[in-house]
Amino acid sequence: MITLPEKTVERLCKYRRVLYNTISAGKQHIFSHELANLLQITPVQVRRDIMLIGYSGTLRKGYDIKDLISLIGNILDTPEGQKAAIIGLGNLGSSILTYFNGKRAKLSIIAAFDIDPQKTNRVFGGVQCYPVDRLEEVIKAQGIRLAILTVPANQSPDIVEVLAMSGVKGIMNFTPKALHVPDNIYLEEYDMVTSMEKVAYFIKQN
Amino acid sequence: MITLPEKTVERLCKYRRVLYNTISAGKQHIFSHELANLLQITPVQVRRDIMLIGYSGTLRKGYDIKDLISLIGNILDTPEGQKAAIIGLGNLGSSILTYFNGKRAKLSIIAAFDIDPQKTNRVFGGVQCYPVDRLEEVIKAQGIRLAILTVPANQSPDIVEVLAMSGVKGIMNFTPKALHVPDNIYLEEYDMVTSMEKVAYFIKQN
DNA sequence: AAGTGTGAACCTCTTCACAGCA
DNA sequence: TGCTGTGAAGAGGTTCACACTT
Repeated sequence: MITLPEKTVERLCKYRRVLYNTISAGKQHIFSHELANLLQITPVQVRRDIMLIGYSGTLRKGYDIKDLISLIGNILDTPEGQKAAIIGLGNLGSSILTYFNGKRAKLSIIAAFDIDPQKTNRVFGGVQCYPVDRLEEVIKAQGIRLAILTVPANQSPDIVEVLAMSGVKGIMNFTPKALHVPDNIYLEEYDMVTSMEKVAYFIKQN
Repeated sequence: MITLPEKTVERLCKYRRVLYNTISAGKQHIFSHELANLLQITPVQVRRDIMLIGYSGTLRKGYDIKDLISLIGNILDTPEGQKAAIIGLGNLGSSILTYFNGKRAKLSIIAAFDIDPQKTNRVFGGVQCYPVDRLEEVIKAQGIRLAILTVPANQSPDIVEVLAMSGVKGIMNFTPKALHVPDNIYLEEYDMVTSMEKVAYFIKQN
């Protein structure tokens, strides 16, 4: 499978989410304009995305929801599921942990790390918390490929280095500091302070 | 001032953040390539952004950091500061509240809302928590223009309607559900589950 | 008539390439 | 020589417009 555009991948996640709701409401087929309405986007966009993943609908009925869900699953998931770790179990870290886990069948946080000895060697939200100096060992042993960074900003560069050595392939950075990662690591910056400031800017003038 | 591209606004927030660090480290001028390094972007991008805000550097010294900070401040901030409210004080909501407040001088969360009577009429992280049915009243009285939505997904549509009536101009949506907002409201979707799935997709192969 | 599938135009953002300056 | 400022090209994403199908 050729790699899909980033924006299309994001929308596929969202399609799947609303398709689950739709199917449990008893519908079996859906038109592009219905799906578009649910996500507040245009029908053309929906059709283009579906074209990109090589699926075809039927004219009278639209798209078969079950087929679409399982096709999107093939694209987004791996059969065994993917494993993530969260590094930094402060306020934000632990609420992300509980918020996220259980939301996706094939993607879950299976390990947590912190420096605080009060937190390590305990279980939070069903997940074992290890001391940070065991990062490499645990990540390698468990085959973790995705790391969620919620440590204080000044600690992130060192940790990134260890993550890279440990075989992590993707990092979600909640730290308000631009990370320098090797080319072979996919980085997603998730900086809510910047996002808030952006919103604030765009609502400045009445 | 003509409205700036979205991506440029995001970077301006980040420029300002690192410029504060740079100036407290004793530097007074900075070259585009230095600023670019700090943010892991290209020098051309930095120069283009600075061009867009109508500032000019000098050839031998680069940009005057103080000037740049105050110019960015003029662009991003309002003199009085902007006020935000957070709606939903669950795990995620309260950690966002404490994480965010104090990070920016001209932008702060000054009110919180929840349905749970255990939480209302108390103070969290220095912020008063009101019952949701006082949304409109409080938002109007305090002149709040930005709302952060961290309620369970099924409650969001109703709340958006009230927010719109109350004069809110921008919404940050942490809810995993596409919101339908009127045209005059700026919406920022902040969906970490989708972002995680996206990262997971891009690290699938190899 | 009311859908889907898609080439082409369009828009936004980034990068190239280079003129100009101290 | 080593920087800034910027027109123009390029890349990525969205929308238009319309052919096609039942």
